[in-house]
Amino acid sequence: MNLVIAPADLTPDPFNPRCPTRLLLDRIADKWTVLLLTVIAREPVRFNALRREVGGISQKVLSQTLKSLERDGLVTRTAYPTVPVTVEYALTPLGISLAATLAPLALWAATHMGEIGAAQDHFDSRAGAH
Amino acid sequence: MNLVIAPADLTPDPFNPRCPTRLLLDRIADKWTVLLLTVIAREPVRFNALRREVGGISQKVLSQTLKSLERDGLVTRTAYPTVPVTVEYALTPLGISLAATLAPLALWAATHMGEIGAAQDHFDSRAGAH
DNA sequence: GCTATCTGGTTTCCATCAGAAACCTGTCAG
DNA sequence: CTGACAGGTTTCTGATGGAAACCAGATAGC
Repeated sequence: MNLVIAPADLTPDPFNPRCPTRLLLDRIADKWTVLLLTVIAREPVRFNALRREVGGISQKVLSQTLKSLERDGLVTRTAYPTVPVTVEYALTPLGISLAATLAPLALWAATHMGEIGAAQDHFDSRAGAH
Repeated sequence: MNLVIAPADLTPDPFNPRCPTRLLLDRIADKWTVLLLTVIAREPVRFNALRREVGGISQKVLSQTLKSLERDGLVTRTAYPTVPVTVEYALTPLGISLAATLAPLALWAATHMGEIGAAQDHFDSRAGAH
């Protein structure tokens, strides 16, 4: 691998608000991105199927989010001239690699949700008792 | 008020808006959570040091975010009666495990930021040329 | 011809939320 | 008594999210 160590500016620094990795982190650490990428990772999927599968997302936000995911080169949008028109969203290789990175997160949430709930109850009862 | 998990809800399903894992995912897939946990993971840190290290966060949002991280049992808040008062934030074991899960994300962002930027340029030039 | 339905959106409106800046509390230095 | 430092809270305002309505194109039913 040709790892080129760059001078100051080119060193990724997520803690610098102007660094591209920070902007990228803001993008992918988004409420819907994780869910959307997880669904599309399973198989290419149409707009309304996506909407039904990810409960609670509005059409506007789904449309906006897909548009920026497409812009970021994470998903592809393909329209087929069927009747009615069919639009299929699929992951790019880049999107696949991100989905793989994101997967442990969903697993962590499922594994530790009990502990979080207990911590919240504990915190709330102390705050209430105060 | 106690949240009683109904039988149907015992299977974690992040795609169900009412499932605890979904709520949890909404929480941890937050813009600041990733950065904050990453900094605190290195060593316990004071409020203003945290603010300086994570550029661009306002006091209000930092205070709010730390409060909910504390409620979730991810960080601890310890005030020392020094002059002026010192408040130190540290990770709990649960927070450490989440930080470990989140670390690959920051790495992914650093690794692939070039590809994302190229995809955006490509997309924008096509959209502009249209 | 008129209406309904399907898809994949866009538009409109409103409530919430994030950020900027000011302010507050307490103590010490000059 | 003015300023500085730490750790916040309050206030105001502009951006953002969700709900619901609307739109476009084509086909199916009556």
